[in-house]
Order: sequence, then structure tokens, then C-alpha cells
Amino acid sequence: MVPAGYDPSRFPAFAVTVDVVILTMSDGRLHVLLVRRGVAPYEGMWAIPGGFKRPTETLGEAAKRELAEETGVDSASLLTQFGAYGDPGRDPRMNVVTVAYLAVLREVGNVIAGTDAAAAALIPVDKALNGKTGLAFDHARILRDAVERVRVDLERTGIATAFVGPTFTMAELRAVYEGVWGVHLDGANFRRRVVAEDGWVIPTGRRAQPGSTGGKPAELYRAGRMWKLGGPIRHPQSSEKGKGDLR
Amino acid sequence: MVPAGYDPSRFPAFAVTVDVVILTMSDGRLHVLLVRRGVAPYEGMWAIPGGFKRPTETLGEAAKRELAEETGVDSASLLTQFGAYGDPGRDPRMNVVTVAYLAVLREVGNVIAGTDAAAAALIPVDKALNGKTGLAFDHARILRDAVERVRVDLERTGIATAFVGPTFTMAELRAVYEGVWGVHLDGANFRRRVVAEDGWVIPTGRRAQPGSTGGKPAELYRAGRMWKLGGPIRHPQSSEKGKGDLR
DNA sequence: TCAAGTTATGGTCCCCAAGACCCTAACTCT
DNA sequence: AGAGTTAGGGTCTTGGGGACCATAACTTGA
Repeated sequence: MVPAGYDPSRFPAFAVTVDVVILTMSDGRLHVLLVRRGVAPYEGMWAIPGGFKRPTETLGEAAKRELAEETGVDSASLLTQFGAYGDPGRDPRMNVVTVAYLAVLREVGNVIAGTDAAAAALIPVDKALNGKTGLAFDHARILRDAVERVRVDLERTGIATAFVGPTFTMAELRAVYEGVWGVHLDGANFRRRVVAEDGWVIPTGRRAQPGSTGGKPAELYRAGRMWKLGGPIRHPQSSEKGKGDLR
Repeated sequence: MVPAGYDPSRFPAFAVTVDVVILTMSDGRLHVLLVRRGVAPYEGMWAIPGGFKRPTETLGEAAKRELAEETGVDSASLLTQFGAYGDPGRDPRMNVVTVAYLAVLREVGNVIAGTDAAAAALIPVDKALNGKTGLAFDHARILRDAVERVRVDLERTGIATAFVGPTFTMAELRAVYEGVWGVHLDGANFRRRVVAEDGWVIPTGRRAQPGSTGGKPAELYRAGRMWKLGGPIRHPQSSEKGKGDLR
């Protein structure tokens, strides 16, 4: 890892930052928390929240700290590291390597209100990536990678339940899959597969209030803790032969 | 990403290294290329090859350079970034954040011979992770993550063909899946699924020499270039309900 | 030259997961 | 009370995946 006859001071110094892509589901669409930059470079543009890593903390701890500073949320274990970015010149001021984390939250709306509302906003990811909203640095690429990662993790992990509250209905959980993947899933089949998977969700026995449009009240579930190695829901296109392209 | 009123020189400096986990299939077992450290710390122990990132190159270019320096192989595009590691104290000398890449090669044996044979060796991954072979730094964890990544990528990408030569038989390709996953796959079913997936492999029309034990000569294939978003082969356990644990 | 062993590969059958689609239950409105 | 809406159970069909058998084409050894 280190060549012989080495002298630490001879090697280039980098700043290391941790950026946290905070995703949430709102209105059936995937949203990302972005902050507006107040200083040059890229002043006035939207950016992914982040900050410098301290030598005394791990990368994961730095991500957790940044998440807490930004949203007040102090939830461990929903942070997923998904990439490191170090292209020369990605920050015009200095050599910066950033390690990017993905955080999935439920309803950050009220959290946002607590911070400086002008400087932070929840923006639909398709709008943020539309090219019209210019993102600072290489943050468009980072956001794209984050979305790709959450799409994959939805199929392989229990990350879906992080989008919803401590108790949730099948419709709410299904809306997560539909929103992230941009597909429509049959409610009956979805329900069957989720409850069939052992330890995935736990019925609470209670029922949710129906919305103002009526309808049968839905059962409320809690998330089980069988969260590793493959959930019950498969992406429809990814099992199709050939044709399918997700983007 | 950067707080207001900032001064670049006020933030902690890190060394950034790139480590390349070089995996290959030999004898039906997954092997990793490790180098023996010649200097303290961890002198005499095995380590993952790597080196410092230069400010003028991207992380991917640094990984490619390290791979070429170590093996002489100059193959692009089979490098996969899979993690960043920055725990405090992971290198006792200084603050180091390392970005880890996975490289899949075919038969590095002869390449090794060209380098300093005493300082580099191909070691079966299960032996390297067995605890008996102590790895330097946090390289055991990095290697574990690399193996986990290649297991996942085997199902989602065309990385399997990187393990074999430019032309290969079905048995060789199947041995990759069996070795990486540690399972047995039916030859007939494997063949059917691989050939059915459009653009995955291309028949060359030629046939391989049978081994000394005889047998019908196998057809030779080239890798197609439909390498993204899901190959034809699924991990057996991961479709099973419940019980299965891969490790 | 023939028999036995070995490997590749095609054929067949079976099972179950996934999806499409229907129905009923239980609530909301007017 | 009736219409509209949502939840959730039932059923049928399709197709992919795996188990297993059969055959082809080579080896070695007698």
C-alpha cells in the first residue's frame, strides 16, 4: 500500500468531505433535500449537503453528524455509503475527495421548516436532474448515482420501510416502490408477497383512518427486522428479457 | 457543501490512496493478489496493493495506474469502485482515506511471475480471510467487502466474463459462478439460460480441445457486450424463501 | 478395434412465483 | 339509502427455473 522509503509529507494533501444525499417520498414522488449555496463557487446554486470529515471520526460518523446538523434527525443505520468522487478540479479551490452517503428519511417537511427555510428545500429528483436546475460541483452525477443505488437497494434490502413511518399501510409501502421505480404494482399481489415474506412486516392489529375519499380502513404494520439479503418485491422490468431500460 | 466564511487551510489534510483488490479464478477457487509489506507498520504482512492518488488524476485513473503498475495489465473498464475507508487510526502514521476498487482478471499467474515474485502472490480468498493470515491495516474488511461486491455484481452485471479468457467454454463460465457463489449449477440449465439471453455470449463456431480425460469437445464463445442490468444467471439461494444465508 | 469412462449439450417434465383479473368488505360522501 | 372509493382475499394462467434423462463426441486402455 505504501512504497518503501516513504515520507508522509511528500504526498499530496486532500480535503475529505462527506456529502449526504437525503431522499424522501412525498406526494408519490422521490424528493431530495438540497441546500442553496451562499458563497462562491457556484453561489446561489443548489448543492447536496455535506461537510469536512474530521480526523477523529469515521466516515460513517461524519455522515451521521452532517445528517443531524442538516435535519436534526438522529437515526443511525439508514446511512449507506455509495461512492467516492475525486476528479481533479471538481472543486476549483482545492483538492477535494468526497465520500457520498445515501440517507432515506420519512417526511422531512417539518424538519426543513426548523432550519433556515430559504437555504434548504425538498426538490423532486427528476426536477433536480432535469438540467434546468443546475447543481453545484459534480453533484448532479452524485445524485444520479444515489438514485440508482436506492433503486437497486429497494430490491435487495429493506430500505423501503425507511421511507415510511414507524407504522404504515400496505398502500404507503407500495407507493414507495412505485415512486422509486416509476412503475405500477398490483395492490393485491403486492400485499400477498410482502406478508408472505417471513419477518418482513409485523401486523399491529390496528387500522388506519380512511382518507377523506373513504374506503375500507387499511391495516397498520410495523417493519420487521429481516432487512438483509433480498426483500419480497422484485422490479418488474428487471425480470423481463431484453427490452427493459430503467432510466 | 462548504460552510460560509471558510478558509481552505483551516481544514484537516488527508492522504488519499487507492487500493485495488485484484480477483481471479484459479483452480475453481477465487483468488486475490496480495503484496507483502516490506516496511513498518505491519511489516511482513500481506496487504492489498495500492498507492497515493495524484491531484491530476481521477480516482478511476489512479486505480487503473495502480493495476498496471502491479500486474502490467492495462485493461480499462473492469475496475469497479466499491467503498471508501477512513476510520481514524487505520493507518497509524497519518490520516488516510482510501478508495477501494475491484478488478477482475483472468489468469494473473504469468503476470505475477514478471514482478517481484517474493513480494506478490495469489492467495485463495477464504484462506486470506481465515484469520490465520493476518492482513495489514483494515484490509481484511476491505477484502470482505470486495468479495461481497463481486458476488452481487455476478448477478447484476456481466462481470463473470472478465474472469475467463477472450474465448471460453460454458463449463469455464459456469465454474466462475460456482466458484464465486460456492454453489453447484446444473450444466444443461446454465447453458440454456446463458444462450437464451440475447447478446450475452456469441458462438465462435470453433470448439475447444477436450481435456486429457476425454469428453465431447465444448463450443467456444466470445463475450457479447450486453453487460448491463442483469445477466441471465440468478443466485440459487437468493430466490429461496427465508433460510438462505450466503456466507 | 472395441468397450468403458467422461464431458457437452439437447430434451422433458414439474413446480411454483408472479401477474392479471375478479370479487367482497368497509369506509366516505351526498 | 345509494354511489363512489379503497383494502384485501380468491382464482386462473403463464413462464422461468430446476431436476433429471438421453444422446453426442471425445478420451484412454485392453
